Amino acid sequence: METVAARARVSRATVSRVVNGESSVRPEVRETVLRAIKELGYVPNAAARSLVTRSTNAVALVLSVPRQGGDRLTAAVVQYVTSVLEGAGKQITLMLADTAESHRRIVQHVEARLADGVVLLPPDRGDTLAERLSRTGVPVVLLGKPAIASLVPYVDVDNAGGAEAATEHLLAGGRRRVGMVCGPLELVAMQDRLAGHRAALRRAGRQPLLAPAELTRGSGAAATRQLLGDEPALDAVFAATDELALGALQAAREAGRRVPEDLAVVGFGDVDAASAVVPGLTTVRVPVADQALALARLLLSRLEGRHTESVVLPTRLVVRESS
Amino acid sequence: METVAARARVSRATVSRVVNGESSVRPEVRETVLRAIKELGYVPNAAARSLVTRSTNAVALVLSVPRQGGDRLTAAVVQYVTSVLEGAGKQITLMLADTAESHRRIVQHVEARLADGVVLLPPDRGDTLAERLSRTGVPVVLLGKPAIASLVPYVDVDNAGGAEAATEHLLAGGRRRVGMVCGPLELVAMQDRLAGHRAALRRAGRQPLLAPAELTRGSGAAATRQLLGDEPALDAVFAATDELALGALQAAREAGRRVPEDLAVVGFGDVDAASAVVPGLTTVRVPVADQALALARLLLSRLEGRHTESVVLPTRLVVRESS
DNA sequence: CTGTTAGCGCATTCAG
DNA sequence: CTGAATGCGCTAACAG
Repeated sequence: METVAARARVSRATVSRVVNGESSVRPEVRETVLRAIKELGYVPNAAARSLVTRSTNAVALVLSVPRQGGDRLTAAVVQYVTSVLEGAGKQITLMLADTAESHRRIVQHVEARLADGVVLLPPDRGDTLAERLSRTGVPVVLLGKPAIASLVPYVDVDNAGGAEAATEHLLAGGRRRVGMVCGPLELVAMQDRLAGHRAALRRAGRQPLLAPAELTRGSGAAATRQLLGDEPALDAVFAATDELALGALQAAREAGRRVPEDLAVVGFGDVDAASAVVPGLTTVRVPVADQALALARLLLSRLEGRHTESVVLPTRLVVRESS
Repeated sequence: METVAARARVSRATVSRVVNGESSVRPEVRETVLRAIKELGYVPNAAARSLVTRSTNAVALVLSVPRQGGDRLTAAVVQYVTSVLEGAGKQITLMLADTAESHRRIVQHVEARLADGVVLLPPDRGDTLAERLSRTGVPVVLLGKPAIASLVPYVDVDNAGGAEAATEHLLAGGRRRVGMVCGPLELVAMQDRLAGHRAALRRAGRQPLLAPAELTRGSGAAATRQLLGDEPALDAVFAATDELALGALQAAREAGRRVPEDLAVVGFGDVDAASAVVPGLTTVRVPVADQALALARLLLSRLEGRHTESVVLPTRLVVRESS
């Protein structure tokens, strides 16, 4: 900076003003300084700057692993959050929230004002990290509706609406006995999907028929077998995730039920495999990229002090051959 | 720090020594300082520290998108690199390398020593970012063997070996006419897979039979149709990726060829869908997590100044029903 | 082993 | 509108 100042025949203070885009510099002087900067390839020292400004122009992207959202969501978030926030001149610091120790480190990081904002992919099971961070006063945004109501804004997809649409689609197709393979209800997304399913059934005057499952294919198959055993007249299954639905397809095959003739199957998520299997899996598509983008924009809004509300993105039923 | 020093009745320098774990502090003094630190909740200011040490204790994780490796690999790298490097006390700065502008920013970032190391997921098509970064003198590690030989160490999987094993498996199963659906040969991984396939054929005294394809299911199907047309006696297809193999399965179905009776199909990657389709897809499993872990460790070694070689991880054939 | 001293590169008063 | 002076919080010699 000293060198730049000398070359432009001004003081360091003026260089600083130019670099920070203050308007109180005479245009011709500004030009001279800019030229000197370019010629010398000067690049400001971030450490020195944040030492004096007490702000790091950086945001923390906090990942909790593993997540049920899966790799697709993680990859999308990483990409879009970085893209949007870099575009706004922010630096992105990646942090992992897996252990209690890491939570301490994250809180400390934020308290030390090493981040002026946080994008938090919360763990699937309840956690208070979001609240703790939010209490430090820095803007925090969440991916996914938190289990306990909170003032922290979030981005989520319309799980209830998607489940409702899927169930209605089955009923509209003339299915009389619709079972549901549920995921673990500690997950808010699973609660919402169940609620949507119930709402659609209730409106049609039908009784729910549920089988719990873990989020694996094998567990989806087992739950489907159970439904099939409990209710021989079963002619449709709505599975809370595609992985579970793939298990349902497998169970149907093993039980000699034709899909979709004897048994319709609908999943949730539209993962790659959904379009690869035969028959193609009808499923609820989740707008992964939009979600990631919305998350980035939400934080940006908050950083700029704008008032911001949580975002819930619409889901869309993709009808294939399984229903 | 001043306050801590006062409370512990020592100088700031001593506090600094304790914080930085220097051994030249009398144990009892160290204790006192540590206690004062805890009581005051003191946390060192990273900006001030890196201002004077001229090192930020941070590494850059540079992502190029989109990548053929896919979301699974991206998610794994993000997770493991962060986990390992945070464990070593590093901060991770996420950067996107998509545009020429972003390349400039990354080089500048590294030249300004805002990162003491770089993990680079290079773009699939040739690029010189790795070389440019490496010339700045900071340790750089790559995911995937670069197209042009370089001194920059990388982590890759044994693409040639995997392809060779897949092809040998088909030949050992009595297949007489084995075609290959290739991906774009600008991708080094595709070159290697082709090379492995050729090596196995050569050893068996067979001629290659190739069909080029883009990395989509539809393109894999088209290429398979072409192979089927060119060579009616075709009884096996090795596809360079699982996505292509799924296309091959589709083409076989449409052509009325039974898999595996009439046509054996083998893929590469072992994506989720590979085990979900019927018949299950025989494929070459790629150790994604190991790759990510190796990448992180490789950078760590280089940061610690240890001599390091590139790493090539073994792949493994997973035999299912399609072959 | 510990304290003193001197900056690291920058933004920001306060004068001019 | 511009320059001179001051200190952000910390580490690194250097003495003691």
